[in-house]
Amino acid sequence: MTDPREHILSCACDLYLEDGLEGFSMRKLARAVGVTAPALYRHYESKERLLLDVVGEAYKRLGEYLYRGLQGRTPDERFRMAGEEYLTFALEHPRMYEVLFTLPDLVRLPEPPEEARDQACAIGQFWNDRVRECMDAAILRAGDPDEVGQTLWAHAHGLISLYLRGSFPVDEAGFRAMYGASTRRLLIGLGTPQYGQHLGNRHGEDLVEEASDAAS
Amino acid sequence: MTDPREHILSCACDLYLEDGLEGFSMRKLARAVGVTAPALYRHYESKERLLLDVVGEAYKRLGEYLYRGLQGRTPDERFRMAGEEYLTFALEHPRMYEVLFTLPDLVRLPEPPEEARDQACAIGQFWNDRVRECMDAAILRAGDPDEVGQTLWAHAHGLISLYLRGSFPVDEAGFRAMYGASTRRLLIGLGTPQYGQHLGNRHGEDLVEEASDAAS
DNA sequence: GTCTATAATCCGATAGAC
DNA sequence: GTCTATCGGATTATAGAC
Repeated sequence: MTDPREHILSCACDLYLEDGLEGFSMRKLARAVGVTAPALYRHYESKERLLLDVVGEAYKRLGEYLYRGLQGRTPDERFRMAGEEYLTFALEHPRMYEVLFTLPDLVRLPEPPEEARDQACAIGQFWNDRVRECMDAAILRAGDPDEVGQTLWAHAHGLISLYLRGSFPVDEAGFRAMYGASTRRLLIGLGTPQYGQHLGNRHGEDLVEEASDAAS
Repeated sequence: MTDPREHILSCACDLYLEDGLEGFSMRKLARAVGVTAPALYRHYESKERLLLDVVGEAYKRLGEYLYRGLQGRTPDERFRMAGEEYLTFALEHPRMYEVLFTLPDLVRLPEPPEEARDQACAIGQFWNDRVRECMDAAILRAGDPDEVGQTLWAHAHGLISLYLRGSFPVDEAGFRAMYGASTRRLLIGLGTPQYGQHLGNRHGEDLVEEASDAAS
């Protein structure tokens, strides 16, 4: 509480997550903080700058989830856990997830800060790391880890953002199943046959059998 | 020009595509149209309703691009052309593409109109049709066309939306190549071996060879 | 110097005259 | 159908209290 900026930012996150972007105003935030609106501008030069810090907080939270995935003890486990943690973050904090990818575009500053872009790149690097070690472990087929990681990330992000916008008529449990099934479908082509076998031992027997049939 | 609504909507699209959401105001729109602000409310009950019509126009434009893909003469050709037209629309009208998926969430009406959702479902149906006929033609592996279509759509949408947000450090030509390569990577698992061969004759020899090796 | 309240500006939307 | 006048609310710059 020594830093008023932190207090303001914390209240701003709460307000944003509760009321969304159109319900977010400096006056309302000031009421929540306990001061008058103009006082906020002593600590934050503009509403945009404040919202970008909200985005930064969301990135930190996502990072915590992803980092949990690193507790897995094998490349395979870390890979799967990371994918699940990414999904879990999106489902537990849907508004934060939207913030990460929509807010930076709506808030246009005179000189666009590279923070958001850098933080997005960090996610790319995280996936790159997961993919690279799975390639080294012959779980994923050899290739450019960046490219394969981008394919995986795009697939996950596309599914999640479409679901969060209501483009799929399923509930949360249904979407978790859909996410897993779609990911396994993608991994038929990206993974090595050994990994496909491993998947088959878990959930996707039918898919792997199809893959083996088609490949014979 | 007989219908003033059309004129207003046309100006609204131009204004939105030029200034974005935060630069869009009824007063500015009125200036562009050549009337005063209150006059607009004779034709559009609210700014939200007007913006939703802007979204509708963007969906129509996307539909025109997709429909062009139906000129292909084989399921395979229609499938590939549809994917390319989808990408071309996003690259030629990036702001419209963003509008389709971000604006409906920002504009919350008392009773959410099902137009946007229906139009999003129409895209899903379009992919479903493309996938189904490719399955019938043994180009894609047998399966649920809805699920496979969702995987393909999510992958394309994820790649495009991440690119439009600057998450990939590539220019437009680089992204087109990336989009194609990533799609081929996905199709290794979704397509039948025959289709992989066909792809190999076009661009992706290395990938298809890898797939054949891994499948042996 | 640091924080705060006042006031100017702009927006969406409405009411009533022409 | 359109304009003038206006309300309520929001952001932001300016000037004043501690």
